[in-house]
Amino acid sequence: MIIATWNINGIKARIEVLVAWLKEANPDVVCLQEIKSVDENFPAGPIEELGYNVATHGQKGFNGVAILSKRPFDELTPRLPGDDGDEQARYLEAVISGDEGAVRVASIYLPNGNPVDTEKYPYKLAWMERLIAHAQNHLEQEEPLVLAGDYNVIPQDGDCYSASAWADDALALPQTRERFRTLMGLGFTDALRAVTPEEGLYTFWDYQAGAWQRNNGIRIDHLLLSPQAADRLKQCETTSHVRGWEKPSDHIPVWIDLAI
DNA sequence: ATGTCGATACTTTATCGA
Repeated sequence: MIIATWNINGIKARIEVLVAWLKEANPDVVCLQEIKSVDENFPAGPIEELGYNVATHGQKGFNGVAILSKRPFDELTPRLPGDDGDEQARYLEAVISGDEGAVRVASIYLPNGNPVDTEKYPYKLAWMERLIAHAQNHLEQEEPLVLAGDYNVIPQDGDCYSASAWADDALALPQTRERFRTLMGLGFTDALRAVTPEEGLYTFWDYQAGAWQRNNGIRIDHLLLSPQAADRLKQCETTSHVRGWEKPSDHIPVWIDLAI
């Protein structure tokens, strides 16, 4: 089962690129972030024509996540527990059955957190605490679990083109990395790091300052695997060529192949 | 590098978020 994650930066602006990539890669499950659309305006038609079920958890203008799946959804749960007053659409969870068992998949759009001297950074850190608590509860079930999405976290200096350029950014600050390490320490495997130690494998290049042409990228889109999912991992790849397409997202798809 | 996008609104050019 091919499971991908992709921050598409606006579904209405990206539907043609998304359809092109679905035809090329033929993934079974796709976790989308930053759909920037309410549910009723999500252009599901062209995706459904390719054989996908579509589940969305959107909001007006910003944020918003979705999951596409060729198999039906056994369960669908929007919202990250832990703060009933949080109105930002950043989390959608599904259970999907394959030929050899079921997998729980979450589409995660973790807060960016910049500028760090505003309320945005404590919101990010609190959101990460909620994710840690929720993930810990799921791990106790000892089931295949994939937490996929835009984490807005650069885990290590080797995951960005210039550590000094990102040192004071919400994506790389020590408090951010400390919470990411806490999450990983619960027992997760970073899928890409399970297949390669290679540095410079990026998932995001800014639109500004010729970042793509200069390969000034960062790795912030991750698929974290529970032990039961990691046991079934066959492959993980980034798809950097998609960043060179016409009218691209600033992020690229990252996918795993699980024996499920 | 004030460098670029996408969505929104008392819109046609600004703002915000990333």
